[in-house]
This record gives sequence, structure tokens and C-alpha cells, in this order.
Amino acid sequence: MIQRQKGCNDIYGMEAKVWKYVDQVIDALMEKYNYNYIRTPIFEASELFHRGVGETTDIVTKESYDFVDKGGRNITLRPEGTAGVVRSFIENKMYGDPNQPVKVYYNGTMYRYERPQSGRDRELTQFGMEVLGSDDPLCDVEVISLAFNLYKMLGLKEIKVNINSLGDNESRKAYREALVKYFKPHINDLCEDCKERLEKNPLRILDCKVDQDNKLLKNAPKVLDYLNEDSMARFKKVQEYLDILQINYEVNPNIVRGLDYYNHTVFEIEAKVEGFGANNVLGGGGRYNGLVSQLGGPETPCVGFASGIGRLVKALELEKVKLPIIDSVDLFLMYVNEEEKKYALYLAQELRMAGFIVETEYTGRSLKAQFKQADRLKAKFTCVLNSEDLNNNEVKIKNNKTKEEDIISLDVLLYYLDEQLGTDSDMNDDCGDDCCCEDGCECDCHDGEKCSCHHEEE
RNA sequence: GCGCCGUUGGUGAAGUGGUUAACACGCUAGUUUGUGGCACUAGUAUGCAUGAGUUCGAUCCUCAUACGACGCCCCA
Repeated sequence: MIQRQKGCNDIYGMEAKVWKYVDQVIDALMEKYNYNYIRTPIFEASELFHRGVGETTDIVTKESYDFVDKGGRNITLRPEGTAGVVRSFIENKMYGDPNQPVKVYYNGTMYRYERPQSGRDRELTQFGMEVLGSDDPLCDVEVISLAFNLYKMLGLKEIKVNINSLGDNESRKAYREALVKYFKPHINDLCEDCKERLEKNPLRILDCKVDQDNKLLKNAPKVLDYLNEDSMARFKKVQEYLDILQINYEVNPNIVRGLDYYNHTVFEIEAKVEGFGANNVLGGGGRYNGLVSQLGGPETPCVGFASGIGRLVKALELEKVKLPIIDSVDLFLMYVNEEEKKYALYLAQELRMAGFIVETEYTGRSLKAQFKQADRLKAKFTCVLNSEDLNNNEVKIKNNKTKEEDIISLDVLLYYLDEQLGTDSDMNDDCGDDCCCEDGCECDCHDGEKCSCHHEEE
């Protein structure tokens, strides 16, 4: 059997509906903030990702999907969204657009050659947004708040925004040097990994899991002490603006983004969800004022954010967030003989084109089995087509909740369904708090009345 | 790249070096000759991830590979 590739997922069934819903919410919210959708290629010249990232990490060497195509080009499957957007910004001369800053968002698959674990796959889907062409802290805050509000809208209860500032390049460099100078004499007190980090990425020592309680870390120089006056003022502004929006945030000096191109504001948003595993950061971002020029464009200050949809969906599932997802059909058409089948075929089309969700029988099951199928599909109404009724231009429609059956003239069937489904719109609601059911029960009882399932009271 | 655990039917799973691989759910059909959700009955894996080895014989032992889960490194 051919199986899917390591670290890749098939998304289908109910989970796919959740993804679809999340996508819709993203689209809707981005529209309100006036971010324009942008689609860039899934693969790019390797150079695009390998430049600008910096030499400090394993990313370039180990963790990207690189290959040489038939024309001998070095290609990389995009591991993230920002580089492609920036390339597009430059190539299409968006910096010349009178409408500045350029605000865009994307939503697509990314590829990273990593060992899969909880919250981490080789193919992942991320959405993200970028504001290119403004250095105003207002933009930093807009991006943070947009992400924050999106998570809130979807129904996540506890989300935490961690922010930090790396300062401008000058501050950043000074701080890095200070850290190396501070840790170097004590290198033997650090864990093996941290010894490596000292050379490669000293900022990462600060959130080392092993050395977390080491006094050395507590007394280490703090980034914020190394910010110059301008950088500090800028960071204060960001906080002031966040306060206005009542975003719950925390200044966390250990937030260090992995890439070299970040400066000033960096942030991460984590979900506090039980059982979420080691990777509980939904998304992160920051300001990258140097990247556009580094990739050959004009000096352009930018800020952006990216978030993994897989993790987001996982968080929603773990928190059992109720989403307005349609998982039922309006009407199930049943039939037995060929004549009725033909009418079912015809009627299904008519009703679907009129806007109803209609299902019928496809596998020649017995009538009894068709009723079971209707229940599985959570059909709100069922209809057993009967040759005799059809000859009288009538049809029997049964409300699957009340079990009441009406004989309806085919001429008014559309109006009947419209009325029934319209006025009884709460039919598919889950039972309220009064219900006897335990959490997670998937019974069809409504509003605590006449619950059809019978849990033993413990 | 490293570590640890795992892989039995549509699903949850039990199990043993030796002719028929429990049990449950689900599904299909019948009892009920066109109105179900209950009950009862019957059916439902030439098969225990793949390959090799040990053995008279392996789903069960050994090794390798693949994949899954979790963690480390790294995290765009």
C-alpha cells in the first residue's frame, strides 16, 4: 500500500469542515482590517530562503525541502510565507503603489524537513499577514491585535501574548555581544546544548529548558537594558497602544525569534490549552525592517505575523469550542422502486437548486436501512417517496425531530420546507446546560427536553 | 540529527511459538411481503505494518525498514 509521506496529513470529514470554517473566519476578518489576499508560489529559488535567514541556525542546512529541478535550478519548497511575499513586493514594485503601506495576507501550505512531533509536521498550513512600508508602532499593534482578535473570535478562551523588543540593529548587536561576554567565563556551568548556542545563537540560552533554573540565566544581561533611547521609546509606544486595545500581553525578554532579520518588536501568541503538548505557540511575528533591502528592494520597514492552522484547529478541538458548522442535511429522500427512484433524482435536483441540503439513497439499501442512513446524516426531514402519493401529486414529509408527518402537495413543497426550516432554525442546536448529557455526548436531544440518550447518573 | 514507546478487522481492542485469531461497537440482511432508531438471529480479517532471520513451525523471538505517538535539537 502506498502511504502518505512522513509528517503529512489528510484532512477530511469533520476536521476538514473545521479547517474550512477557520479559513472563512480568517478571510472575513482580514477583509475588515483591509488586508488583501496574496498568493505566491509554493516553491522559490533556494537563495530566497537561504539569504536573510542568517547563518546562525540549522534551518538552511537541515530543515528545508531543497531539490534541483530538471533545468538545474536550485529550488526550495517554501518553509514560511514572509520571504515569498517580500520577493513579490519587490518584484512587482509594490513599493511604488501610492496606497501605502501595503497590507497583505496569505494562507497556504509550507514545508519543513523536520522530525514530526506534536504540533509539528513536514507539511503545514499557515496564514499570516504582512504590513510593508510603515515603521509606525501602530502597525505592530494592529498586527498583534488582529491575531489576538482572530483567536478570540474563534472561541479560544485563554490566549497569551508575549512581546519583547530586540531594538534596532545597533542595540541588538550590542546585546548579543554582552551576552557572549557574560556567559563565556561560565561556559562549563551550562548544558551541552547551551555551549553550542553560545556561538550560534546566544539569545536562545535564555529560554533553555535545561538551564532554566540556573542562576546564571537570572542574572544575565537583559535585552531591554541594551535598547537605545529610540528603541525603548518605540517599545513603550507599542505597549501604550496595546493597552488602549485592552490586549492582554506580557513583556517576556525570552522571546527571541530564530531568524536574524527581526528587530524591534517581536511577539508570540500561545494558547493555554490542557494537553496541547510541547508546541503550544499558535503563531509569532515581529518587525523586520532590514529584509526588503537585503533582498534587493528599497529600504522598507515591515511587520508581520504567521500562525499555524493545524495547531489552531487542534486547540479548538481540545477546548471543545462549538463552531457554527453545518453537519446535517435538510431532507433525506427515500425510495424503493425504480419509478420512485427517478422521482427522487429529479426532486433532489429541484430542492438543491432551491437552496436545500438534500441527500438520497445510492446503494440500494432496504427502507429500514435508509432510515438509519437518514439518522446518521442528521436529516431534519425525511421523505419516503411513494408511487401512489406521487400520482396524487403529493408527498409525505416527516419532521425527524417531532416525528410528525405532513402530506404536502408538490406544488407547495418548496414553501413548506422553507417555512419549516426557517422558523425552526434552532432545531440543530445542542442541548443547553440543563441537559442530562455529559460533555462530549453526541446525542440529538434539544434544550434539555426529552433527552433520547440515557446516561446513568453517577 | 538524537531518544523513548508503539504498529492486530471499518473502529475500540484481547491474545498465543503449533490445526477454526477472543470480546465489543459498527455495518449488511432477516424476523417485520413499503415507515427506522429497541430486541433477537445470521453474516462480516486466506489475516496480526513490510522484509529478512531463528525454528519442524511464527502474529507472538531477533534484526532491519517504513509509518505513527511523544520529547530533545531546531523552530521560519
